[in-house]
Amino acid sequence: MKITLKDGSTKEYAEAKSVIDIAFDIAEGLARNACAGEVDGEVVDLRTVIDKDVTLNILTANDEKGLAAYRHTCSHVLAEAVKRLRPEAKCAIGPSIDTGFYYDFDTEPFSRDDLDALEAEMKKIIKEGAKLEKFELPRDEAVKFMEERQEPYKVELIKDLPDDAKISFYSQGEGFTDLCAGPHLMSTKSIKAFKLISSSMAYWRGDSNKARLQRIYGTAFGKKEELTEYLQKLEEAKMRDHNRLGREMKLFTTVDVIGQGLPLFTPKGTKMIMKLQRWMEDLEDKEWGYIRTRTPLMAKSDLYKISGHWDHYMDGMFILNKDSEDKEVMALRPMTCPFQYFVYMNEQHSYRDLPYRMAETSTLFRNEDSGEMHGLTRVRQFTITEAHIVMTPAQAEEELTRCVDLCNYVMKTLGIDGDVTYRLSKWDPNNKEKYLGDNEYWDKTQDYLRQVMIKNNIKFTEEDGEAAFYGPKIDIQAKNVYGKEDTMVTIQLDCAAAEKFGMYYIDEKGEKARPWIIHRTSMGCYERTLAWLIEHYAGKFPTWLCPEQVRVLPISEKYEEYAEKVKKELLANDIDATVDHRSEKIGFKIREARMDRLPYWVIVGEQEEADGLVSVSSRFAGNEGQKRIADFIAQLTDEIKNKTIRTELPMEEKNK
RNA sequence: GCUGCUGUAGCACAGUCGGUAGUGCGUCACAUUGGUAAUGUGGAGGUCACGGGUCCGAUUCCCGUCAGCAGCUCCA
Repeated sequence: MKITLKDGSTKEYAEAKSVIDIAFDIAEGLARNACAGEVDGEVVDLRTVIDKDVTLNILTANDEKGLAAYRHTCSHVLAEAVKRLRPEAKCAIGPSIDTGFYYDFDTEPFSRDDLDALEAEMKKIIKEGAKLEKFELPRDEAVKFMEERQEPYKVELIKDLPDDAKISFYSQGEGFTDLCAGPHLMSTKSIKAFKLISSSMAYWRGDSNKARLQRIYGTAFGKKEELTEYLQKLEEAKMRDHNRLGREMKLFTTVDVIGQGLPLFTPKGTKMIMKLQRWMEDLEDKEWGYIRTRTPLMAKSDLYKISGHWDHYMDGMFILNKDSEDKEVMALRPMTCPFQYFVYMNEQHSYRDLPYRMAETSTLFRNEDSGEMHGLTRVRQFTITEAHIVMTPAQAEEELTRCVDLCNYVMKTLGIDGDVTYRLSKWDPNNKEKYLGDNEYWDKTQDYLRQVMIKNNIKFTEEDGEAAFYGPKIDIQAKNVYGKEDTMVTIQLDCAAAEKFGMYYIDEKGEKARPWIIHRTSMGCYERTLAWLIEHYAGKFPTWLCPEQVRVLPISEKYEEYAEKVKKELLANDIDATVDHRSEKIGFKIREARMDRLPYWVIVGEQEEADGLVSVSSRFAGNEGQKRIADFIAQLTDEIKNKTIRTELPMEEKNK
């Protein structure tokens, strides 16, 4: 048969050959690094015998797919190590993941010391270099095989497979055999660099009613340097973590007696949020045609009964007077929708008034489970740039496009447009009772959003079960420093709310008609966006966002008066400036200004005072030289107004 | 909500095998009046998260609560 290789060259063999043999035939080095094969685009085990004409690609740890096999083997080694140190532990599952691999065990929790011991054991196993062998059993024999080994989770997995399935296993030496579809390395010896990262609890099959298992996370790479680099990146990610950095930079704090998920914004964090908020409100009102509302933060339960939240979202709401005999039951609002609907209904609207775009800087309350809160990204009270657009069905496409455009503009201005991905969030057709509306409604609205994204050339993924209970969403997702994804912005189409609330407009014929509604955010939630900005910029924000934009550093007390004068002039020009009055040496003050991640600091002394100058330094360019105050103000005003994102020069350049 | 870990000064951390606590940075005072990444000296600051229990005595041991972290689950 003829084997076509990746580079287009071909090899002919008279008899069937395995992938690994072909790899050896091509190059010994390649064979040693081989992790799997890709035959006609399908990833297969190295032991797979090829007996017909195919295209073959030998995968190594440098390929994403090859790396998965490599890491998967690593998870088997981990499992063997666990079985050696804790023979009573029961194995569940152990796949490879984006960042490495994990394996779940039914056993006592693992401490860091346990992980270290396991790492040592794994190294031993790797050194022993057992060959991985593959074999298959019919289903009932496979069940028996795992029953004998007292692995109930494996038995359950096998029983879920079809009756006629051939069940494949991999064994490594005498010690360990696992149910596994593969592919795998030929020998444990090929594992060069791995590390056990952490352990935690996980439920069997992700179900909180089922057994609690102990999960060990690890990672592995083809080369030691890659592992070192990855671990370093992980350390750097920790340094950017908004939950650590935001507190350190005094942007927010939390207090035990105030409660979980209720961050307090300190003066600096508040300043940043206000800068964002003023920008967004002006942008929406002046340039994108929104009108602003201000509606109550709570309402009687009756409102949520109409909206459907009472039935679909009760657990997520803070309910007031719940057990009271004589007081009305109220709830803090988890969204603004119905409040704005009533603003719309306050007067009769013609089709000529539409689209009617209502925006609100809206504070919401959601009763998240206690374990869900995290820093600024999952909180119980937050404020979003919310809007509801009431429109005729014919206007929907243009309005949805405008919403996407606005978000893109906002992301771009913040400098984080490269961090986001789009998702079409659909209902879960297997869980219909969680949603309002029927198949037809969901098919129609989902396809509508899909078409809008396709028409606007937006790349997106589709996911079931991520919709709002009343309609599908276009979600703009972003990953945090650890790779965990959050929704930043959401755009939702709702063709059902108007009916429920009795909203209408008068159409061209003078008849009442049902509008469609878009629920959307533009920048999303301020708390989450701030978290994202902290991580994206590692605390070194664009100047316009900085809570302290310029610090004036007098050389000595003699120049304090002049320093104050400079500060006042900056403040008068809407530049956030302070003076460092401490009787410290100038070098010390500069160091602190740098460590506080200031964009600009100016030094004032005898020379500057005499000529009305400031000596400007920035974290972007280092020493920028002496400038007239007015020129410096003009430069900064321009930078702030245009929301310029200056890039930082490397250290050597700055010191020139 | 679940599992595990954690909680000592503003911050980073020591420490007490049960006898009410230290270091560094910061802060404050004084001296110093300086030119682009750390001037010196001295002082203040803690009911050791909170509430119970055991004990002559608890920050330390035990239980509970609250909060933080990791993960699971959840996320309109």
